[in-house]
Amino acid sequence: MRTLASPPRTEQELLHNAGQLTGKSLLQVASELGLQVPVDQKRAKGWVGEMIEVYLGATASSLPEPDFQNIGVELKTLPLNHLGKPKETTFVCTVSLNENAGRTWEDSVVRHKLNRVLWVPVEAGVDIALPHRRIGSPFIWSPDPDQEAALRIDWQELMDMIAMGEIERINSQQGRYLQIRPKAANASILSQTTKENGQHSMTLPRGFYLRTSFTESLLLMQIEN
DNA sequence: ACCTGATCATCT
DNA sequence: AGATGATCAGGT
Repeated sequence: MRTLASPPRTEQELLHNAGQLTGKSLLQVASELGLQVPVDQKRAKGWVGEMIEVYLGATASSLPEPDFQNIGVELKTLPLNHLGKPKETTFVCTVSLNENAGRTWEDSVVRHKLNRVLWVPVEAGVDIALPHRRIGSPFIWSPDPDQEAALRIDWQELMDMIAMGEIERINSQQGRYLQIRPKAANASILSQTTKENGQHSMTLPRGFYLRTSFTESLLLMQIEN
């Protein structure tokens, strides 16, 4: 999908544009953009996110950059189940498996990605057909000091293990809010890891994901304010 | 090859 | 209903 809308010049403009999505169905938005709604998401897993990027004029699709480069905002859709709670974890970024010496939380990709996020809640219960799913109220978020501290602890624990060459010992149950899980086209894909001592080995590519308990807390904080 | 956008499929 | 490992499509 190519971008049609012009990129927002300010965060305020972005938030205003995103607000126009509130209450609309995916079919409505697709129609406005002249797009077809896929029959299902089995072969279109990123479709909702990509369509909203188009609607909002995101500029960095497929690039390792914030979606709205000029204003430093990352866009994330947040799929909600029939109870209004996050249905899936949220992918943050690929886990760097080598050249991690001296890398700190402060200059980590995770922190940069999550520094400023536009969350767009979208109905995702399987009981609602894709075209009829509605978009909720988008909101902009930055980690508060408690959230950032918690994420930093998770990140540090996981990256320490990777630096020690213990990637194979990491499982998805580690990390209070941030977990590491596979992120690959299939389970036979391999990418290179480098340990502290410079030794190499091959392993399945992994990604950082935010647990649903974390994104649920963002929704709850949003309702309070 | 590896990033982006994520959800699917299965098990508990 | 939630969690986890596996997977799909498109761009650079």
